[in-house]
Amino acid sequence: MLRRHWREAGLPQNFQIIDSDDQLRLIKRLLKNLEIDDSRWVPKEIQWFINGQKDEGLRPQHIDAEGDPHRRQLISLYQSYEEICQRGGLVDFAELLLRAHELLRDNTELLQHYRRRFQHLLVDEFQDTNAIQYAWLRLLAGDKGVPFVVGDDDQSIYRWRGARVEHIHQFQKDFPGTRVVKLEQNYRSTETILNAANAVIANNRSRMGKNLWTEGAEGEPIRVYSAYNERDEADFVIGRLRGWIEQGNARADAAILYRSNAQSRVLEEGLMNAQIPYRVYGGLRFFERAEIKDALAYLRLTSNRDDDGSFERIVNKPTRGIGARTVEMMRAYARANTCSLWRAAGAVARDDLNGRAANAVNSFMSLIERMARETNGLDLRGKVDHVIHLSMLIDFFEKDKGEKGETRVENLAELVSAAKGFEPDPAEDMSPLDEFLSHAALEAGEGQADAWEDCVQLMTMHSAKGLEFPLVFMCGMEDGLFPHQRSVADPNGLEEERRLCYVGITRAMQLLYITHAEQRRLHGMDNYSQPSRFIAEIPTEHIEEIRPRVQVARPMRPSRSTLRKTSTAGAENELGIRLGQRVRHKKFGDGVILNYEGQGAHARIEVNFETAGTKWLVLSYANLEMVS
DNA sequence: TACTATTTAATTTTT
DNA sequence: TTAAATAGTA
Repeated sequence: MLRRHWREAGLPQNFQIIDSDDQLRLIKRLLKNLEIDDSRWVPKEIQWFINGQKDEGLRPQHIDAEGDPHRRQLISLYQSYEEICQRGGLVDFAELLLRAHELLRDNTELLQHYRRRFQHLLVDEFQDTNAIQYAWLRLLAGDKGVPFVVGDDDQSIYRWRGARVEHIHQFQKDFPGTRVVKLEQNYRSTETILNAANAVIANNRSRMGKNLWTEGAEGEPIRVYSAYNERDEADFVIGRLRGWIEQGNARADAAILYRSNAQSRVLEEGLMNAQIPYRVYGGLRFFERAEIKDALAYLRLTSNRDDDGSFERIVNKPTRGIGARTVEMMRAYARANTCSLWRAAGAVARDDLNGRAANAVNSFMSLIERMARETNGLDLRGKVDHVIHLSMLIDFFEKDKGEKGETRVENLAELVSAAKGFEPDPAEDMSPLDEFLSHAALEAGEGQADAWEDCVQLMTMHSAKGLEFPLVFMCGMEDGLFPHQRSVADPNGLEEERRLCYVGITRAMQLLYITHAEQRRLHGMDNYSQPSRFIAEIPTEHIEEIRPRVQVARPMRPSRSTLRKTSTAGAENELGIRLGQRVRHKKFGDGVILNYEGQGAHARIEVNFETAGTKWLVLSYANLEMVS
């Protein structure tokens, strides 16, 4: 829409869409320009703030600082960020929605046009709409239109991204005469799985309420496995997967779900060893890869010399003798003369730099000019190919030792073939190159070739929403990991985690395994945690606990007392502290020792309390009682 | 300036 | 653990 109505939207015709990585860089650059300390004003937080405000449909002038100086600064940064984007013709993802909303809101004719054009509106996953999307819907529907929305309040897992379940209630007020149809009969999962899901979600207070049922079979119980550590967990999962495959089932019908992406590594290693093909969802998309963005930055510069983001990205990649010092001079010049870095580079090389540096800058500039000249007249594929070669990026990445460099080079080759396959839309009034570049930020660019090979599916529970699998493993079901430590303190956060758990459980059609590990290495540190509280929320009649195999170098899953003694969790140290040791604090209750540091009177220990969360305590004051 | 050593900090994600 | 940012050195 913005491409079509760029004029009305107040954008330059060739505006560029930036992804969140570009956005973060831009914010960092902004902070540097304004000489703001980025340790006090964390770029990520600013990004979070800006996107959050945009998701609410708010421009800087709409936001009240509420007399809070910190907030005032954030608003002012938002304002500056906006100015830079507007000047550079840059549009971030949140801006796409906000801009399009304003476009409709402020152009009666356009709005009428689209209202006539779309008489029926269907919204899926309605619980995930944010304020701006909802405003969009209302605008487009007008007084007469009655949209049809489908959603499940129990599957609202994107509150942190601005989604508001409340829209489900709001909808009924805004569109009088709404008919609500509850869909409670389920055709996907066994009765056991549904009962478990119902029981877990019933612990949430804020919900519309529904109870899933099925005419189908009761199915098998949910299997819960207590692993010794994450390795053991992976081994277990892989063992069961093997059985599943040997029974003639498709690998693609099995999914391994986890809370956070970092958990995939151990599982991947295991699958690799077992030679079971798998596919990991999420992670970097093709056009988000550094090498691809580098190549695109070269292309962008040939198309638009004033693209500062691209300029900074590649001015010294591969290294060509233009270091931080020189770039800093360019930035200063650009700031003083409100011009682009490209213009600044020319001026600085002429006036301020010594021979060597000036040389380097000049040869960089003539390289870009040469690229533009020599690719003039080539087709898109030819352009991309030629620019990649002239840029020397391939040689640069080939020096990266190991597999990493290889994949990068392969990806660059892949970019050329993507350009070859790219079909420009004749309706778009721009050059094929510009069109290709502007698509890049939006395109997922899957490596679709082997996407349909029969693989086991690995993904986070978030990305599993909307999918279903006959066999599902939910891994890492431990308090602190799932529910995540950062959510447990806040009841709303905990409820969202629970909804996520509900989503996970209901992905399973026939078989569901839940695994947790007593010991897990996270960020290079050993952690000890209790099974997720969500497991305890599943009625025991639906659960079958699986005992560890006897051969494993551990006794049968022991009772709480023997468990800690047999665990190899670090020998006792000089303080009489053992990682994994259970302790009792008179205020915080029971917990487990995670870590310690220091000596004698200064020694501190980190304890994960069951109810009070993780805390650092000074050992000599804490008065901890050891619990065996 | 380029390379190497050290420090820091790490949910969830779709455009 | 690991990737990235930063500080230190040749």
